[in-house]
Amino acid sequence: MRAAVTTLTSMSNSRTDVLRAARDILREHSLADLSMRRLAAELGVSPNALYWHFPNKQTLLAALADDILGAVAIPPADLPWDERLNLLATGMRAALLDVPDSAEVVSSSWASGLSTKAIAADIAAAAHTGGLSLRDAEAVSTAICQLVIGLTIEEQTRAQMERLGVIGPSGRDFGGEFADGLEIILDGARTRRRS
Amino acid sequence: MRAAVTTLTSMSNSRTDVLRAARDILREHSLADLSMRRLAAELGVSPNALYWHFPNKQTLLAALADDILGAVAIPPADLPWDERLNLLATGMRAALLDVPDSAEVVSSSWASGLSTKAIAADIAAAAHTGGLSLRDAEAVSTAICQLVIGLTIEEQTRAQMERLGVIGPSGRDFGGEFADGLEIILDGARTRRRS
DNA sequence: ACCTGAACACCGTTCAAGT
DNA sequence: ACCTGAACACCGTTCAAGT
Repeated sequence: MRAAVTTLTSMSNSRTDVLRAARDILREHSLADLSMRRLAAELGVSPNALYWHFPNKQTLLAALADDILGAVAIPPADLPWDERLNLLATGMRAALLDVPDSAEVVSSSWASGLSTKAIAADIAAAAHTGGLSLRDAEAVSTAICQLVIGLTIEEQTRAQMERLGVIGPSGRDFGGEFADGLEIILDGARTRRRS
Repeated sequence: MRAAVTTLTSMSNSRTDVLRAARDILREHSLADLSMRRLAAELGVSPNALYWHFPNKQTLLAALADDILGAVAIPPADLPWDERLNLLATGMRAALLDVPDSAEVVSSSWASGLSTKAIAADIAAAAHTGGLSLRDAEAVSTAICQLVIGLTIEEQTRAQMERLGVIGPSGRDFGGEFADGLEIILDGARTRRRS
């Protein structure tokens, strides 16, 4: 009977429904369109209803950010440590590219301190088990995460502007820029390996 | 006579006046307070007057971002190349820390494509003259700039929240995190040197 | 547990017009 | 060259109240 209840379309919304609707707005529109008012409209409720689920917009966006980055798989532990770092970084970028404007959302969520930053901890852990000191591992994680987030913000903003026809193609190869920047950092990381 | 005219206090505003006022709002308040309406009020004009100087807010912020990063000095060419990179990165971070919330402004300005990104070119040039290929030099520049911008966004956002008393000290050592991350990247850069 | 009505104090931007 | 008046179409958030 519980199943029957949850299949009704006009049920009340849960936290998960709100986050799914928020992601849909990013997918079909943009961050500029992700307002509390519009999100509420999409869910068929009034704007203030959202404040039952989240204390404010910032907290909602942080939950969304963690949600999106939760899709990144932890690479098998039997792979070489630097390959695990590569997979984590590439997976992080792919998860962000999967949802338009999500890099911007992640950036402000990490800044606000409302995000768990789980992926940063995962990357640091991979570097540490690879033989780096905890401190070096965290430095590598920081450099990787900021590279991924920063470059993806640029890429997604350009993509959004091109989609709106407000500007032409940039001619930049973001995939190449990412791969090159990452390799520099991984070279630096290998330099610190002690085992 | 020209001097006499420009010393009058109730003169019309120039582009430079607008940018100075914008920076003052960041200094004395925050990015959240930097609205076109409030900026206009600070200058004693009506909001729409600003649109004579700048086509939109985005363009105004990009000019402000380039302005703020224009304060970074180019290190003497006779210094070792990796020391020049260190000085540029440290100078970039210092210029951002000098104006609250400016890292966020720089991030969106770089993303919008309305910024010159002059500092990124300077850093790439320093790496290239240090013996890196153009491609490696640009990768190093990208990694450094994203580290500086990303970490400073986190630092300035925390600072703003602490200033508003909305949250306590984070206990993070941003200066240390920056130095550690930068050293990883510089180690990676030294790996690519060919001369 | 989840939502509404009504309101407060804001936004960026445009247009025609003024000096 | 620089600015105003008036308007359009929005924001996030709060409060008391409803079922």
